Amino acid sequence: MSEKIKLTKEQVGLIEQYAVIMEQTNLQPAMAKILALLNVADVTELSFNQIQDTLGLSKSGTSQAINHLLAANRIEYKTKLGDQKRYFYVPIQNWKDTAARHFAGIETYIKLNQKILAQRSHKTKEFNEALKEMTEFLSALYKVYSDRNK
Amino acid sequence: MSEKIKLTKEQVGLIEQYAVIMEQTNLQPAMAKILALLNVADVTELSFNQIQDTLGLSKSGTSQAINHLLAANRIEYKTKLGDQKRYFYVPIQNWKDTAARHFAGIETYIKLNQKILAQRSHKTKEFNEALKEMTEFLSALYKVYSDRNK
DNA sequence: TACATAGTTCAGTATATTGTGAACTAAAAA
DNA sequence: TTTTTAGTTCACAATATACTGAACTATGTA
Repeated sequence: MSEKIKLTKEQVGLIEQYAVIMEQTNLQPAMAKILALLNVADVTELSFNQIQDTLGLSKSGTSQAINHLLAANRIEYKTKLGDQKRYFYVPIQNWKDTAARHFAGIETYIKLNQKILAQRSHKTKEFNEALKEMTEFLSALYKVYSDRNK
Repeated sequence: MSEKIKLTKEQVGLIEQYAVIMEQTNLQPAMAKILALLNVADVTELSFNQIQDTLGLSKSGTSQAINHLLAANRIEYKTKLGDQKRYFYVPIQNWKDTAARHFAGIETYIKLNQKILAQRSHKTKEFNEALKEMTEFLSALYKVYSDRNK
């Protein structure tokens, strides 16, 4: 018996839009749809079967996508006593850790640009100034993040 | 005759690091190396042959990578009178346009999350609050960008 | 023990990516 | 006109990706 969960038309629309945005960040379609579902559905913890049936994916496709998402720390699961299923959810409460990883990448990029600037010939003035401005803008963004978390 | 350009050891190291960062943003290796070279080299405008020889790429690989970068607006080229070559460069002076496109994507994501929040059941209080906090953080970043550009 | 549940793993298919070398082409130079 | 320059295009190879269905497995239930 299908365990497809009920969704309003609005929710279906939001899931589709969310999935497209996720695909644009280089996530594969099945993973994108699972993340979208877990972000939009009112039931925030869904079983393997609920995910599979609601999204119309194959069993193995669901398994592989879930394992990729688990490996990438995009989802987690919990179990319930007296129930052998796993319930998958988006650990949205950890969004600050996710942000921290993003900003660590940005910091690396900022520092590399600073090293590049430090050794560039002063003959390419316009290039250097634009690179410096851009790096300073990134630093300003970084500051917004680090100020909020100090 | 090879038109390989001269690079210091430090520059070679910076190019390699830059290329790795670019590959992590889902750019293919050849494209990543070309962008890295054009960001680090003191000569900011390089010909097809200088790029190919300096990076040790095949002719067709160079052609395809350059055309991808041109199509993605990551590089541009200029010509010089009395010289049939094209000279490729990173239009770093346009970094604000690039930032604008990034933030347009972030804005779309923020608005979608606001729509999701607006229709979520109030029963998932913790989820909703975390999603709201995250969306507000993204809005704060967005504000840094839009304040600088108003 | 037998059966159901909750998945995992594997082989295969289809398609996309990332490159290579060789042949081709258009414009300019000799 | 012939040759050189500055690339482009194509056929091919190697590898990666994104799934499917079918068989398998581990744990719990009857």
